Amino acid sequence: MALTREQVVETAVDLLRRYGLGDLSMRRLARELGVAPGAIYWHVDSKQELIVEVAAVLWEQVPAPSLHLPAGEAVVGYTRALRAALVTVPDGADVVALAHAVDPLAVPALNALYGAVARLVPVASDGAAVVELIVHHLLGSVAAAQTRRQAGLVGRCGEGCTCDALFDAGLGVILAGVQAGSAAAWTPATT
Amino acid sequence: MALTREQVVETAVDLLRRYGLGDLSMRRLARELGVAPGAIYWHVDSKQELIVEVAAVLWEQVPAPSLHLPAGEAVVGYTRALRAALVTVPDGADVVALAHAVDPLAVPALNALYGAVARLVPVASDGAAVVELIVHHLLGSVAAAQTRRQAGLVGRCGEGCTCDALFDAGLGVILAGVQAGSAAAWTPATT
DNA sequence: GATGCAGTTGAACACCGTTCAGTGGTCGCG
DNA sequence: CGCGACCACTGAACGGTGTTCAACTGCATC
Repeated sequence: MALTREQVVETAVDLLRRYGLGDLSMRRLARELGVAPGAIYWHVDSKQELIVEVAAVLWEQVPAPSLHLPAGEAVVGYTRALRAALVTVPDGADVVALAHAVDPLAVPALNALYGAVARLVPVASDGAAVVELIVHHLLGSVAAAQTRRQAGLVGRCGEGCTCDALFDAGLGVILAGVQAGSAAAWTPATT
Repeated sequence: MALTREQVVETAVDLLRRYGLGDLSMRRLARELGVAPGAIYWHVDSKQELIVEVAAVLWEQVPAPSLHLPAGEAVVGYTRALRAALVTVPDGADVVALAHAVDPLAVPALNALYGAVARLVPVASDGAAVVELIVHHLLGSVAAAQTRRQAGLVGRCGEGCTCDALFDAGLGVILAGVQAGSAAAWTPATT
């Protein structure tokens, strides 16, 4: 049977899920597919492109927030869900950050997030800033959690660990800031 | 003359500054030092350790905020300075994030930031959350700026580009949130 | 002069992403 | 049926990577 692009991406996701980014090499992927390394390059231009595709799969596994939810709840719920989905896959933050770096536009999940934030912040430009802020916090938090889990001397970082609380607290600060007024509201005070 | 650990680190920083992380290989570094690759391993245990050291140099180049400054100004000024220092070195965000992942504690700059934030947020646990939030925003913003600069089709991202404005806006949201009250203040509203 | 050790070499190991000439196999067409 | 075209793949290679290690210098000390 001929290999499919989807098959390649799917297997890559599986490999990532089981062994992490370090073991997601073209050669390892080819071995897993029972194929020569070169074969993969017929379906995919480069490893970068593959990773973008893998990241897309990771994003897409969490559904967009319901529109008839209060805006604040939608943002918090969606962001938490995204985080929860990413922490479970090893090096999930790195993969997504890498893909985001290569092609920041092609991430539908961010549009969904933007939609929810837009209902919270009327001014469009501020909305972009808030989305960016949330994404940075999200990716940073996931990366921190994963580092702590694996390098933390088996200091498990499962349900209800400090990382989760820190993340929620940060998210709370962001929402409080948004509700407190436009982003431009804060100035170095009494200049 | 015998090689020094400092010499190795210094040259690594220089290499990073001039050519980026991609060209910071042990072999390239050895060539730059006029030495065989193996020699480096007498002064440094691994590349990871080297990168932690490099990151430390990058952090340390910006002085801690003055203590007799209003807390808000101190935080904003210091954070901006850190960002400014990091964006100028190629892949600066990656290096620092990598080092931060390997050894999150050994970063004196974060202690300085923590001190400034603590004067803003009385509750200690919230302070940690805010520092974490700020660091994530900082690193994410630098990474985004650098990506946009090099992959942005020569879309230069110099002084006063959109990235800077987005960063400041995000920082503004954070400070507004902090001033609006404790991080725990925000709840899903009318539960 | 002999001993010991800090510092370095050079070669090797096991990988990595990527390219490309060649090769089957399957399909449509005459 | 024969024959070309083309998709999908192989196998080998290229030029890198981090890391290890026995063997070798050159210098200080006894």
